[in-house]
Amino acid sequence: MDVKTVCLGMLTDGPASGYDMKKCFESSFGHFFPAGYGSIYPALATLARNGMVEFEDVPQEGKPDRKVYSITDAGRQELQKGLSNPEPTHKVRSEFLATIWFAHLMEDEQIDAIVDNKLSEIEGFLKMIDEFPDCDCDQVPKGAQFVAGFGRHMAASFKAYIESNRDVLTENKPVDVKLAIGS
Amino acid sequence: MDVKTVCLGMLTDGPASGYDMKKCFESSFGHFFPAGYGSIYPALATLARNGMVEFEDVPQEGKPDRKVYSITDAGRQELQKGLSNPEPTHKVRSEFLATIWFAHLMEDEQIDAIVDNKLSEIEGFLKMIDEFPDCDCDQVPKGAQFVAGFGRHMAASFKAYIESNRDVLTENKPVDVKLAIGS
DNA sequence: GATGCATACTATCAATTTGATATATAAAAG
DNA sequence: CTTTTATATATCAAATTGATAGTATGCATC
Repeated sequence: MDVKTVCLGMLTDGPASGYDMKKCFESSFGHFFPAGYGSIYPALATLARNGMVEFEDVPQEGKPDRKVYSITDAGRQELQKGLSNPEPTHKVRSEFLATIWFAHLMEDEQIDAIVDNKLSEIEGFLKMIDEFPDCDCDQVPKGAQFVAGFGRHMAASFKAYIESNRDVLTENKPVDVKLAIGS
Repeated sequence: MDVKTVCLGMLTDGPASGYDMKKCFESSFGHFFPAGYGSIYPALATLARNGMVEFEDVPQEGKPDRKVYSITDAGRQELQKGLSNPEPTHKVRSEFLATIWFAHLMEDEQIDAIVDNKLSEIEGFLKMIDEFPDCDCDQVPKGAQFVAGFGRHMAASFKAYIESNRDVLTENKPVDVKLAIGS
């Protein structure tokens, strides 16, 4: 599963341009599967070359032309192939944790700044998804509901762990094992 | 912060070869900052070219030679620079969530298989870190303790969410908002 | 006694992704 | 009047991924 597969998936909702897809990555997808122009445009070019998508040039007044992509039947088959892996990965790449690992090489002030910044970032994220509420809940596909709930849950969990254990990094406390192990 | 910085950090613990570092990435670091030979060896080559590390060829009997790297003073400074970013990232790239997002395009059996596999993967991870217990807790640096506890906590949280909400994907239930929002 | 696999080391390569930048127009904000 | 934001395309160097290659020893399996 790569960006190509996700683009195909997005196109099952209807035709879209690369720019549209970028916005979709920014708003929802990007939180668990980020992608920028540098991967979206090459992905679309490859998909078009292989007949998985078709595109139409749509001129606009006062705005640049749009290249609007649609999924083909071959594309739908390819998408099924992309979704058929029974062991999809789930990877974290965290400069935050890598930095904190080396806390013993850092000043307490540095550590506190990093932790504070990360906490407010998470709080911002939680606020954002709670302001954008379960509006038209019946229209949203079950998978999207599940994933959105997952994001909310994990962010809250992230916040709780940091708040309970940040003392370990600057004072001399051991980690709160109960919280670490508990559900 | 990239693989180079992490390699420098590892070398503050003492000299090591690329192979040693790969094992370190596999056992602990890789859970939050993965790297393979394809990034480790180029990173070490660049660091050596720039005088951040030195290496010695160590012949061995019955085994291939080792290239043992040590950090230099310039390397220690570079490491401090690498750790000085007050807003380090924390990114998720999840084929799992991307696949689940498209659950409405899939068969229930496919979804169940994916969820079952992911659950047993997490259970294996939790078992692993709990068998490898808080042994020499005073010797382990505070940052490593914090990060290990974080991994345990997030894995448990991941598991709890999936178990409480997997029904959403194959039956017609809404997500359990209380669990999603709660601590 | 051969065949395959695990461990110990090095290293490279094509494909993909990242993060930034280039180009161009128009409206809105300051 | 200048900067920023939005609409849209696209490319590029650098980094990373995941696989593979090469070389040597030991250990088990057939």
